[in-house]
Amino acid sequence: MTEYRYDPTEIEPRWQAIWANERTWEVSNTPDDRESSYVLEMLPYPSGEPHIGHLKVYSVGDAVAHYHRRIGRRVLHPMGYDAFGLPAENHAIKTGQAPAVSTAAAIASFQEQFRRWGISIDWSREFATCEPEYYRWTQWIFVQLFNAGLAYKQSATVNWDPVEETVLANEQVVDGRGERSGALVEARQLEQWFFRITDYADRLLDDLDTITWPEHVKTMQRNWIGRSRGAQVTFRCEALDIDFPVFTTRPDTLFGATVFVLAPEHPELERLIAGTGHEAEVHAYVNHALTEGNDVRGAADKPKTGVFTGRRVTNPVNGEELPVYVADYVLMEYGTGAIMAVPAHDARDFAFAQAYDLPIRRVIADPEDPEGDLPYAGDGVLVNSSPEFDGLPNREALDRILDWLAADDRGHASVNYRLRDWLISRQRYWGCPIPIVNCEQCGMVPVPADQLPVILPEVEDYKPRGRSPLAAVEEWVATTCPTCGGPARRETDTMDTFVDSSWYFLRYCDAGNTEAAWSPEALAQWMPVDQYIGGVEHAILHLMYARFFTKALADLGLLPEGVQEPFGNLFTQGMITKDGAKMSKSRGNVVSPAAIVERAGADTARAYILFIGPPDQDADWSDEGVDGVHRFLSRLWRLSAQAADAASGSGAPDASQPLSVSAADLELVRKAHWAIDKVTGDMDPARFAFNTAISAVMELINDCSRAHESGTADPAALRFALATASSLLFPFAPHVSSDAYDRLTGRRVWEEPWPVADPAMLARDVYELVCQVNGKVRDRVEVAADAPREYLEALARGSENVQRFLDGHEVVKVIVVPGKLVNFVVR
RNA sequence: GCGGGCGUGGUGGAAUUGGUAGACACGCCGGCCUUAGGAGCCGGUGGCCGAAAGGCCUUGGGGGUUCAAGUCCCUCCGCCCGCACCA
Repeated sequence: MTEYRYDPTEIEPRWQAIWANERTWEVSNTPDDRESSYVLEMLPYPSGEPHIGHLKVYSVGDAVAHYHRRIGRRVLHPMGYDAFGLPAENHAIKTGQAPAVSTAAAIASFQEQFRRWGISIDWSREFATCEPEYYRWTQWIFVQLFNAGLAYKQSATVNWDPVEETVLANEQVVDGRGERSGALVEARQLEQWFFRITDYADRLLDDLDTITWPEHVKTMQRNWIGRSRGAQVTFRCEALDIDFPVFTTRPDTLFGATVFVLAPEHPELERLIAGTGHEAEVHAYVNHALTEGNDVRGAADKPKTGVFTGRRVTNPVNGEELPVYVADYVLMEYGTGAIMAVPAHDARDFAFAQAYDLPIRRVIADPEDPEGDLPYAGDGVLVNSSPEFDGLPNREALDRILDWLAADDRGHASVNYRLRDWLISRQRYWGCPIPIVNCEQCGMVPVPADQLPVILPEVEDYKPRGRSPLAAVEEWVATTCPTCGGPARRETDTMDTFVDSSWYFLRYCDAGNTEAAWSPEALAQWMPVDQYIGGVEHAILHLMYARFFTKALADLGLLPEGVQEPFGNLFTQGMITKDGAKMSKSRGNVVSPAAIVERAGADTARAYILFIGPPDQDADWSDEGVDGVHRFLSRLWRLSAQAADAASGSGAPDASQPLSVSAADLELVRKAHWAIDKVTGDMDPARFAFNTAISAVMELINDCSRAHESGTADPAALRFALATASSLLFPFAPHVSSDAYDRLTGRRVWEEPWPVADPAMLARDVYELVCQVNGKVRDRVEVAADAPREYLEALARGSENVQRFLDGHEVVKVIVVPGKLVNFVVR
């Protein structure tokens, strides 16, 4: 018995050594007759050692990569590290250890784990984004964007994270708090670097229809971009000669505007209130509004407050003079920072009008209920507007009013977005330096390509002090202008790490290129990524930034023709929890992949994580479940080893060419073909049902086990079934599958084509016919597959138990579904 | 509030096109083997009634469509995720 003990500690390193020595998973950029396939998991941020989420994402990705290879594709499956970032830098502040040192240690730990897991990676293309050989090209791309006007520096109200001491992009602020630090962000007026992602809002939105992504991810991106179609209409303050454009999605309600409201931050506010006698009151209100945190001010259920400015503006549709208020429910960052308030048809304006006793005028009547409660936000017919428009359906009136306004320049159709430009500068050390120098003579000058990279200098003090630590490195900051040669100073901010990861998938295609970021030929081989896999937490951040980069680079002519999207298919995997909760050190419920691999082996860990449930769903880790999968792999290996040894010396017939005679042997071979069919279907990208694929192999192994125990099974049939099981399991548990397959056949399973089910073996000549009376199952009888309908009905009617339920009743209808069932409907 | 998803045994889950609910696994119970162990093998396991044959009930609650509903429709409840004073 001990002779056949499954020992992953012996098996796994042995096969890993073969793959490493032979560089089995490396792939060249030279095309051959195979279809190419680019399978990519989101690159890891190297910190400490890999956690259970990494084990899951790479187990899924590796299964896909192996399957693609086995069905005859040439597969690119690379690995790299998103190595710039705050955790390493914060670690440096705490311990003094340089980020480069701690990051290198983490990368080494990740590399070792990935090798122990047996992930099929093309290591020849590996890189870390913090290496000058990589960030040289990050800087080069920045310069291309700068030259194209897509990168710009501007003073703006930005999110300042007081804990991390840096500004953040809008995408990195969640519920008013810094995504990483959890600190309430503060609004600050600062000069910062932006990427003009808003130029791409329409394409980012519309091209979602061209990619195969989970619907909820597309929905999140649509919400984030937040396109609203409407109109810009100009209200005028005649007294001061100031125009106030407003954005509205409802120009059909213009005649219902009874108030005009400005955001507290509105730039024209001071001019507006000067000399009105309301200055003190307005100042008090604005000061209060501006000191309130975003989370307090942004609360939707907060009572409406505001204050009258003492001024009026003219409604362009009817010349009415509307009182101008300041209210904090109007946001400066959306639209124009000013609104026309239509209390009758907007819940917020209604609440405001009620609070300050302002007029409310119905201009849309619900045809079902013309005198119904206000506010009414639905469609209807225009009333109380103007003879020209009254009586029209509001959607039609909307277009007519718009044309009428546009005719004499009082307004025009307009589109508004929630999306803001991407703020990419950070006042932190451990990131890619922005390759710009500021020259007194020439202004902002991008560093020429032949002077890149701008190397990140080493520093003594990593602590940010409201500015980048780089600003303290005087000998680095002081430089000469690339254009005029005069004295100049470097930009001291670094880039958001999301910039690094917005193009890494391009670099893998040509990772060794020292002359360019990539060659167009290399990209043409692989892009776009066929299957991208990662966590849904990047639904907006990374996944939208990468799409923006791809489109911008395509517009610059830097990508192959037709590449507009980076990731054709996206799969988002669910989280692994423990005891129903997210794993965390503070909860003490962390399952370490290294420990589980140590204890049970990589194959068990990988197969378990795929068997636990559908990979897109969250799943709870169970040590008992791991044991179950380990037992299954043990049985597969033991049966294979025994079957192989029994065959050695007996001429070893080819296990893939079974010659079986008995009915039981035929059933086993049929089961193997059934498993081929089942697993193949489960591997389809529309399903990714690895859990049921593995359970199908379990069923096959259970049958093999019974055949083995019976002692009468044909050895060739058994070896065929076992070799098939190993072959099918290879994408999920590569080491044990390789070992078992090698013992059974003497061949390397990864070099074998994916098995194909024989239709003749799938077709059954008999099946179990379900006999129902009034939809309830009363019997099951075996019947020939080709039996005609009349025979099926007669057979079912002949069943004793069916008879019991037919007796004394009138059969009013008989449903016969060949291959399935017969149903008698009785009264 | 808006948008999306989910709800099946003691547990994770399966049921791909409306056609046998509970595959596979965990756990539990019983047995075999081994004088030990987180080893191996066999059998049982949704609930209720029954010695058995078999019957009744069962996919969050209620209603509907259908010969037939976990699956489709309506409605209510609960949970999760995203967005949210976005004009």
